[in-house]
Amino acid sequence: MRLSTKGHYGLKAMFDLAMHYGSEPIPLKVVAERQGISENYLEQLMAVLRKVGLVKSVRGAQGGYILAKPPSEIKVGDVVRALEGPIAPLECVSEHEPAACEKVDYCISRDIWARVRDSIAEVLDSITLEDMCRDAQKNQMHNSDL
Amino acid sequence: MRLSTKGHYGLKAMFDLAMHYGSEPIPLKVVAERQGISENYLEQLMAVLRKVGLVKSVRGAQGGYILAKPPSEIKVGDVVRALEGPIAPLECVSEHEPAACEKVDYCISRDIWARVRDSIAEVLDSITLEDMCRDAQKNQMHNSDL
DNA sequence: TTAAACTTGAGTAATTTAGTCGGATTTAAT
DNA sequence: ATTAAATCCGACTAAATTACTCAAGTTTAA
Repeated sequence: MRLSTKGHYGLKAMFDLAMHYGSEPIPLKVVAERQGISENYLEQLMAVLRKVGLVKSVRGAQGGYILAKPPSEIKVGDVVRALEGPIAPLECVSEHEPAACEKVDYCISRDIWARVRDSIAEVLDSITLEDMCRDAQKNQMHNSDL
Repeated sequence: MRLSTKGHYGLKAMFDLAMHYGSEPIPLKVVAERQGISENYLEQLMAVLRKVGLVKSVRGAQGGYILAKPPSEIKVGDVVRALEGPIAPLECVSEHEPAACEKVDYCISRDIWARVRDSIAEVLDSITLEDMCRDAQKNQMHNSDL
């Protein structure tokens, strides 16, 4: 039941962009340094986020990344799903096209994992990047943004 | 955010034992066949469950496994934790001795993963093997027990 | 005595993870 | 026009994890 670094780093990067929403595009290099993530690796994650339409990129000098939508319209669940795939403790209870179980009719444990899936999704979909920014300000984070 | 087959198979096996609680010990071979799990692999999982005190083994011919406690006293969370380790979407929010984050003071995303962890734990700890058996009976599972 | 069972430890192919690296392309600034 | 700052793209890889298999040993009911 572990999140990979994709979702972990990806959310950090999105939060970083959210904290600077409205200003110039932020170069990957800056985000990576600020969040302590390998620049090369983050590159891959941003490519996914761009293709999914969560961020926009500006190429060339003075370029960088910006959120494609205001922070209030981006849920944590959107970011996690983009990078980790559909929420699914098991294949057979995947949010997206659940794979058929061997037991077609009924499976006890499936119900349990479906409940786990839903409870995860409920948390992730109830928090937006704006919420994160608000909480960050409330906790008056001094040193840069993490 | 995927469960490995350890937790998946382990829970199936424990449910199988719960469905036969009170009678003779059930040989691994029977559980494995009934649940469609590799016998050799399940062997390893049962060893863990035994060391943790969730099942008892009876060696020798006519031996097998039985639950160490009544189904009402075994939570799904107990089984999952035994086989998958402490619930922890990320190391830094592990139920058991969370690893120190790089940012000692505060980390926004940590709060989120802690909430995810708690919501998973709440589901898994609210269901006992007895609950599973009751649901199984309610759904009148005809073909063996799965 | 035998066969059914658990016990233990080693080994392993396939997959996933968490990256690295090199080079191409775009564009603001000089 | 040149340069430097960026994104973009695809290939590559070491290490860890997963999901097993297998062999040999021990225990015990029949």
